[in-house]
Amino acid sequence: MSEEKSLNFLEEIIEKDLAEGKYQSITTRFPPEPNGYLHIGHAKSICLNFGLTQKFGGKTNLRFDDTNPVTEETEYVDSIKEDIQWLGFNWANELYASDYFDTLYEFAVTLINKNLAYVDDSTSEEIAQQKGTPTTPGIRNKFSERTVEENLKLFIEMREGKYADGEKVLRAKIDMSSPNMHMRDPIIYRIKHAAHHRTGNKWCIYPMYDFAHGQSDSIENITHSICTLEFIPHRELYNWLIQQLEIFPSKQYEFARLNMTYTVMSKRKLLQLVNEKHVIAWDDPRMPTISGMRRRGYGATALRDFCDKIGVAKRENLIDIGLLEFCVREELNKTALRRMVVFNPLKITITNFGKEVEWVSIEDNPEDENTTHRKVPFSKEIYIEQEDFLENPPKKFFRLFPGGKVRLKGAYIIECNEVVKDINGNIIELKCSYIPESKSGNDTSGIHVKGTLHWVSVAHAVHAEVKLYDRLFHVENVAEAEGDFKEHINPNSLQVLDKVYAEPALLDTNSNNRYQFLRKGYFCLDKDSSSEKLVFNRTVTLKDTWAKEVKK
RNA sequence: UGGCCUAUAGUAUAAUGGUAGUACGACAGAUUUUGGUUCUGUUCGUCUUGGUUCGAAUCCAGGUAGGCCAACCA
Repeated sequence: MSEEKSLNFLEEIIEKDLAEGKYQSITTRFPPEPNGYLHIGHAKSICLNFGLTQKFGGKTNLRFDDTNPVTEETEYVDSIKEDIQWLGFNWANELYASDYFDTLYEFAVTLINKNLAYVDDSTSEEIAQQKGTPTTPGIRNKFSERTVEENLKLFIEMREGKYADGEKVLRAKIDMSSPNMHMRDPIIYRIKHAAHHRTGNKWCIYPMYDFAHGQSDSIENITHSICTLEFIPHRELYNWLIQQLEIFPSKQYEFARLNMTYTVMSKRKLLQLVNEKHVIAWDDPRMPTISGMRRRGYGATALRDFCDKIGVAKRENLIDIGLLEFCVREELNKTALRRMVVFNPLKITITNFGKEVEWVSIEDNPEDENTTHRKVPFSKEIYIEQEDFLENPPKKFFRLFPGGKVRLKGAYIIECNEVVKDINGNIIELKCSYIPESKSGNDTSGIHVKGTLHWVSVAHAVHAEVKLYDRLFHVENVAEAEGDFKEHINPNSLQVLDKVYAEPALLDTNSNNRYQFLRKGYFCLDKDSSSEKLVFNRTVTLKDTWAKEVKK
């Protein structure tokens, strides 16, 4: 019963902290900047932060890191909240770094009073130049010698709007020769005369990340502040500021961000794909965004399962997107309703079938012991898939060929008697006979066939549109590939079949349902679907060992 | 080339000084009214050189390789 699962390095740290009584309970936070939609990489962080407090007890805050008014919008705030909830997590508190602007301002004043911060009038170029390089120390300019009183006065004037953007900044006074570039008197406040999505025009100075994030963590009593590897150099500054301010000592820990094959995972690049219309929107089913995956039909369970499987460590990684697809299939196999849909029809006339229609009962999901069934109309004229018939079959071909027999799923075994062609020699119809004793469920014919095909009655077929998606990029490691990432976009990532033929049961559909189109893949109803026009997205294909066999 | 981080099958992740294991993939077979699912088996690994130790993936030292850091972004 007790399946012992080993702990990742963060779980070990927490277990130790708790065992030693360092904390009674832990608090984590998920801190997105509301400047874009969440992607699967964020899902990893969400599952980590919320998962940790679920496992060890404690709470997780949702905190928007909204310290840069020019990139942030309420639209993004809303989408982020929706995505986290959809993933199945509930935050303890919904918080905003902008709620702390007054406190942060006081923190800055404290630093000035301790002569640990100064107002600098240099241009950004001058500041960059004076900073030195990793191998040469930086130099301090004359502004660093300003008195506490002068700094206080200037900082107040900055807040009052007396200066234009870029005219002055507030810098922490630390160490211009530190081997860590972030310690070389980092800028902690800058002037931006811009409206903020929450505070409006109340402020014209805004704290930088380094003067907001750790302080917000501290204000919220975050015990374990978990971020990605590229923030490692910030940790020294994070700790320095907390120490000088004498506030709650949150601790920062870093893990490796998620990279996946055949996709990009940076907000900047995803924004570009949207803005330059390579995809239709942030929730385009080809996007690695949570909303895109949701629209494509990926389940929240599958995403959480994926995040669990990939683990957490500090080593750079490139996860095979096939693992995500495995998780998606695993969930859908158990839950998706089976339906029959023919994409490229080939008409079959069953010459010896006398009845107008016979309704056969087929299970909705054979994986479910308590499966329901639906009725499917069987008649004299049906469609099968063109690729399921070959006039000259290769060996090991289990499907239909002249003189061959197959079962029609849930119905009868048929035999192909005649191939009808047009004047150009194209196959346009097959004449078959059915075996009346072979009815599914009470087969007394004694005939065994290797192949079972999906099919749709011509007279009862429902029309629909289907969108087939493929990976957005055709190189495995997009970030490493030569040239601009957009050169590697797969031009055939979307294929639209505007008319496919479906069994009528697909009509009574509700958008929560997930389907497996038999032998075709998993599909879901798209949000653009209407009663006039059904539109389905292919979530993921089925594994296809026959296609692999043919390739050989 | 200053500092920091990392290195285990194809990919990811365990083994916390004592039998290198798991998942995905690949390959082979069984089952199957989906060439799906399920089941079974096979394949493949500790970056390198030294050292400590009865014993090293693990500890130490040197090398090598990859990544990060010089935004008024986060």
